[in-house]
Amino acid sequence: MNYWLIKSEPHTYSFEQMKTDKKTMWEGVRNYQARNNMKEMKKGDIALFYHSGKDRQVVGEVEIVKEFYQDPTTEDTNWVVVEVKFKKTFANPVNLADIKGVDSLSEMHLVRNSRLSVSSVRKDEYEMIIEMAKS
DNA sequence: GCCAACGTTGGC
DNA sequence: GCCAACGTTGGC
Repeated sequence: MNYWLIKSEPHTYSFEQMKTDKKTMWEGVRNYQARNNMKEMKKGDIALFYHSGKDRQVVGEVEIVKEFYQDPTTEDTNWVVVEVKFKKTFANPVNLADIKGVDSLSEMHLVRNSRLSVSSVRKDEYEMIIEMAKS
């Protein structure tokens, strides 16, 4: 089981919308590194859902329910999508500023490369975020 | 609104 | 194959 972090600008696709939709096709990724991460995703993996832009916080979790396939919104065979399902809204969203304040999270891709829209998360990092989301 | 970081494009 | 120019993303 692996852990991931996917980003969305709330104005484009918010976590509230994700909750309403219950399940969605994660489309529009046009970056090779992010694409490669999507190809690594397995059914049952968990992804943290992060709001970029004004929000800048991890707001909840989704589960990968369908592994990658050709992005149906483009003819370009370089790009793929996965399908994710709403899992949980955090009682306490975890701010980027708080994440940056935690030593053990300093190596997160989110911190190191803020522009990567789909990144992997280590198990210990994931567990730390979950702890921070509880209180 | 600004700018740093990163990726992509195209001229040489 | 290198690198300058440009566009985009996202934090501040």
